[in-house]
Amino acid sequence: MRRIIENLVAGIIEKLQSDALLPAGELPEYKVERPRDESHGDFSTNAALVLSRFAKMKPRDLAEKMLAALPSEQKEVDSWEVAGPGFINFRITPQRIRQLIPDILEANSDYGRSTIGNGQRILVEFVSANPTGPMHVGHGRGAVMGDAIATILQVTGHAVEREYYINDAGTQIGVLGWSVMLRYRELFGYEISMPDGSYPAQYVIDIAQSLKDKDGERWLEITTDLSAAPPLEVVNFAMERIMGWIRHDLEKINIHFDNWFSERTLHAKGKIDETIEQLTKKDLIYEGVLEPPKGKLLDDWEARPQLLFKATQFGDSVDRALKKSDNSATYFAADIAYHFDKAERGFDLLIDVWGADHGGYVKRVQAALTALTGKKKLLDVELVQMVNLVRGGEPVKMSKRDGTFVTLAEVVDEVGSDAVRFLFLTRSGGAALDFDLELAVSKSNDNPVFYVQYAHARINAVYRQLAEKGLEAGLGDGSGDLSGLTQDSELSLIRLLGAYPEMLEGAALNREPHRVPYYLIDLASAFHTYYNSTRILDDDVVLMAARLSLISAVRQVLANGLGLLGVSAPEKM
RNA sequence: GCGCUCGUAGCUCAAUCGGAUAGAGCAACGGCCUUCUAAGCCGUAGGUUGCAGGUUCGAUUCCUGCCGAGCGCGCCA
Repeated sequence: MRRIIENLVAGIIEKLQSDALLPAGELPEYKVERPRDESHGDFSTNAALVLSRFAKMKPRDLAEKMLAALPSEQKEVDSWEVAGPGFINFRITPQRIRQLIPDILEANSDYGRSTIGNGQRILVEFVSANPTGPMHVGHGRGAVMGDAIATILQVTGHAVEREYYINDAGTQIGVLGWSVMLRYRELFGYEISMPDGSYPAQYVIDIAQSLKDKDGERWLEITTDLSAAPPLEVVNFAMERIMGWIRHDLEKINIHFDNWFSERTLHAKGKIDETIEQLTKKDLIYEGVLEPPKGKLLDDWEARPQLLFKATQFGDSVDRALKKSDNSATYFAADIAYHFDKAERGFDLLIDVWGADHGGYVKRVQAALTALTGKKKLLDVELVQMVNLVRGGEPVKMSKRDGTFVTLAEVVDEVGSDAVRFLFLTRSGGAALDFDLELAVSKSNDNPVFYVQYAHARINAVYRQLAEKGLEAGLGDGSGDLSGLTQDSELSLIRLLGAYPEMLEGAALNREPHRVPYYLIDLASAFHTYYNSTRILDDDVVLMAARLSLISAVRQVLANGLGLLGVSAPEKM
C-alpha cells in the first residue's frame, strides 16, 4: 500500500527535476512512512524537508511546489496537504482501503509475504547450547529469538537455513565424561569427590544410572586419573543423552533445525589447521606474548609465547590466541574454522544469535572472517540479553553448578509453549527480560498472549453464532459490497491490517522479532475496541456481510502473525 | 582501566534505519454485561526520555563527556 504513495512522490520529484526546480542526478534519501498520528493522514513524506536545501527553497515552499506538480486527478488518493515544518500528508480513498479486505482474504496465509529478500541466502545459527547439560531458560530465549528471526526472513523472501553448532569437542566434554564416570562409581558404593568445575547435578547421576543399567560394571576398572581423557564411549553416551534432551526440548517449543553441525567434524577434516594455514599465507599469524589482561586478576598468569592472530588489524582490541599451551586448538580457532566453513558454503549472510555474555567475542570472529573472506559484513551477531526467572516477583535462583537451575523444559511444562514463545519475543533482544512464571499463566491483560489469542477466538465465536442462526457460512468472504464500512473504527482497523506487510519488512530488516507481537497486541486491541462498539451480526445483511469480511481479515492477519511466532491461534478459549 | 548492551510514567516495556503533540499494559480512581466470549471495552490521572553539551529545519534516536546498571576482558566454551 505504501507503494502507491512512494510511486506518487517519486513521480513528483522526477517532474521537478525535469523542470529544473531540483538538480538532476542523485538526491538524498527521503522517506514515505505512516505517521504515528492518524490525523496526519495515511502516509507522509519528509521529501520536502530533506530536499529543501537542494531546491534552495524553504521546506514548506518546496512542498507547495511538489503538490502543484501532482496531477489533480487521483484514483487512489483522496487528499494531500502540507503540514508542520514541510511534511506532505496523503490520504488514501476509503474505497482503496476497503479493497484491502478482499486482498487479504484472497492472499490468505500468504498475506504479509514479500520478496524484498530477493532470495538472499542466509544461515541463521542459534541455540548451539553445549551438550553438557539440559537447556536453561536463557537458551530458550535465544532459541525462540533465532527461530523467529529465521521465520521473518523467510516470509520476506530470504532463503534461510537454521543451524545448530554442537560443541562436541573440547575440555568441557571431557569434564562431562569424568563427571559421569565419578557418579557411576558412586552408584557402586565407592567414595567420590566431585572436583571443582565438574558437573555434579542430578542429571549427571541419571546418566550414570543409565550407563550402569546398560553396561553394568564394565567401566569400573577404568582409572580415575582425571588428567587422562575419559573413555570416548562414555563421553558419547552422555553427550547423546543430553543432545536427546535438547532436541526434545526444542521440539516442545516447536523449533526445528535444518542442520546440526558437529565441531568434531572440523577437527576430523583438518579444517582448523587449514584455516590457520590460510591466515598464515595472508601473513596474519605470528608467535607472540600478550599483555596480562587489565582489571581482572589472574593468579596463574605468566608471560608465554603463543600462536596469535592479528585481530587488531581488523578492529579488535588485542590479538587472539589460536593454540593452547598443549598445542591443541583454542575454541576460537575452531570457531573461525566453523564460520569459514559457513562462508564457503556460499551464504550471502551469516546471522548468529548469541547470549550477551559472549558479546566480547563478536569482534574477533568478525575480524577473522573478514580476514579470510575479504567480506566486511558477512557475519551479523545478534546478542540476546539474559533472562531472570521470577515467580510472583521473587527471583528464582539459577546455577548450573549447584544443580538448582530451572530448565527450559520445566518452564514449558509449567506455562506452555505459547506463553514461552510469545513472552520471550515481546521484548527487544537488547533488553534483559524478567520472565514471571505466575504472569505467564495469568489470564489478565498483563499477559499479552491471552489477549491476542482471545481476539482470534472471539472472531471465531462470532462465526459460530452465525452458524447457530442458520445463516449462510459464506458471508464474509470479502466478495460482497463493503461500502457500508464507514466508521472510523472500521477504517482504522483496515489501515492497521494494511500495515502488516510493512511491519514485517521492518522486523526483517532490523532483525527485530519483537515488532511482531507488539503489532499483534495493537491489532487485537483495535479489534476488541471495534467489537465492543459495533455489532457484527446486524439485521442489515449486506452490512453484516461487510463486517464479517472485515473481522475475517483481522482473523487472518492474527493467525498469520501468531503462526510466524510459532504461537497457536485457538478457535475457542 | 578497556569493550559491549542498556537507562523512557510508581512497575514492566514500546516508539517505524533523525520526524510532527513520546505511547501501551499493570497498579490507582470512575463507568459499561436481558444482545455476537467481560480472558473484553470506555474514561481520569500519571513524563525535564539518567545529567551536561554538540550536530540540524527537527534528537528518546546520531556524536562527545560525565553518572548509574548488567555482561565480558590470555591457554574456558
